[in-house]
Amino acid sequence: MGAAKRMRTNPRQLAAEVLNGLELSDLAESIEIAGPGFLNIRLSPSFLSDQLTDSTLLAETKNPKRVVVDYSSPNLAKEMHVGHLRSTVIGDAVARTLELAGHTVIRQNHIGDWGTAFGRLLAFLDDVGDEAAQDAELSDIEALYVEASQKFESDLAFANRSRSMVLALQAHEPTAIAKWEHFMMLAQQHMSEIYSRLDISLQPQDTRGESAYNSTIAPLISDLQKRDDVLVESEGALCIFMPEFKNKDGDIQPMIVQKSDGGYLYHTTDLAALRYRGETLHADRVLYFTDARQILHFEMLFAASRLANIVEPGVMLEHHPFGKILGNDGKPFRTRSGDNILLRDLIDEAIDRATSLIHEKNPNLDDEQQDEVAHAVAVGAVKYADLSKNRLHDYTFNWDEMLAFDGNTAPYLQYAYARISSIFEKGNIDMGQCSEPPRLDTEVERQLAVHLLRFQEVVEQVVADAKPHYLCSFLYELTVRFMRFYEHCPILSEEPQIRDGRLTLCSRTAATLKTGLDALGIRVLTRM
RNA sequence: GCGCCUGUAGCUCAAUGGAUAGAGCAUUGGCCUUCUAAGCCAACGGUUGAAGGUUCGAAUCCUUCCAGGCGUGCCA
Repeated sequence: MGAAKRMRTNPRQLAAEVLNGLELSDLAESIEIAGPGFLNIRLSPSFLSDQLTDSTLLAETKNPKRVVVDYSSPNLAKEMHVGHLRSTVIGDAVARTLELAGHTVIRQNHIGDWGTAFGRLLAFLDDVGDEAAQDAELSDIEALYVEASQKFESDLAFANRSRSMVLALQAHEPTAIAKWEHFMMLAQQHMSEIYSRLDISLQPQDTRGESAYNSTIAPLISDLQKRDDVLVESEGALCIFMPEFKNKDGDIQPMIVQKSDGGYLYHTTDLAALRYRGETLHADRVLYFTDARQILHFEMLFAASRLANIVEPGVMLEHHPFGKILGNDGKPFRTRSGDNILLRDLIDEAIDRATSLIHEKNPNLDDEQQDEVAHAVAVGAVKYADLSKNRLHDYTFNWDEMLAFDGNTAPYLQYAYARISSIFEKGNIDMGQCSEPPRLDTEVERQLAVHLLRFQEVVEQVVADAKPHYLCSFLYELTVRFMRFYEHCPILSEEPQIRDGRLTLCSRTAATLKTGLDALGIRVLTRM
């Protein structure tokens, strides 16, 4: 119909012409024109069956790219909290999906590990004594920072020590750097623990924080200054003026690269990081996952990098923003006292809730199985609740809905996988050995088969748009179709040919569910 | 003020300019001596915030308005 629009003809008439020219008798059972000009092609059972006999779920891309994915990127003056959840979960799912599709993914955890907050923290660690600093637990980070901030407000001498600590860091003064490194080790341990519990694929070597660009900023600014049309001094600060960005007074809004006191801003570090990603990492695409408040920041960053040729023109720069997490009251999701919800507390609560639900639903699991199921269900539920929604919108965090185990939730998909596993276990059959062509005699089998063949296109859509909810919708719909099939078609009790064909359908469904959930960073379970 | 985003069933969410706007939850009613009932089947539920416009066709694109959120020079 798009073609009809361009050709300025009647879509139904064009459909008829196309239909006359089509020769699809080897794969289609029937073709008919419907509605305003759709061609409905009903694939023949033999074609579908042939497609499913091959166990390849999807073909890798013919055009592999080097893709830098910048996500999670917490500010580590604070313990990780719910504000870091969406970037971490969505970015990880997209990174995994890109890899699944055959692209080379370079994860970049652009953590906040530099700047004024660290001056406060390190000065505070000095005050509490080296021993206490050495012994500090990961969970102390938040408390230390809160105390340090309070002291910064109330204690002038401490505030001055904090500022001189920042200077000492920037000058790479050895004792200051040693303290900073010790602190960063704690922070990395903290991140690694959270990532591990959440099944996030980020590794310590993916961490490349703001501090990593400290030494490249001065050369960057110097290079920019060689082009007199880019950097302009204004009110003591070095700025890039781009006429498309206006401030509240209608004047051009500058992108400040160097503050009037000589300090650098997030714009500056991001420019240096972008240069590194182009020149050193040789990225074809750079993806950023941050909340929607940073839209303007990234528009300016990308525009400036084009203006100053920070990256090659062919490199695709993409900011993929997301909305807020809201509580049931429609306000930002926080504790009752108004604090950020820490991720370790969120994970603990998810596992507690999942454990009690599992205990109620299936008391026959032993303790070890129960723990495994509880973890997979809890983490899967939290991640899927986020991933299954269009990331551009705010979304409402609701424990009961994400752990309800019915509807479009992770546990529903995991349950389907467990049911399939159970069939193979009961029949003592190897899931990987199914090759009998399914007969697809019933409509529910047909519907399942047709859907399985769409996996490829859905993965490509996620790769193109960085929206994992496309994949969630696909997997949910796949599961619904499988559940119908499961309820309506007996398998193990059937005669061998029908039984084995249906086992092939089960096997392909299980493999697709596992591959798809893997791409989302969610575990499957053989029993639950 | 200007810019960006959002507004879809009671609730949580889908819908690549296409067919009668779809799911789940909730509510109501069915289905377990047979592969896990954490399931399946069915009913109920809509002026897509409002009004115009473009189009063969609009939740989707354009204009105006309403409501909410965010951003808007030295935080990130």
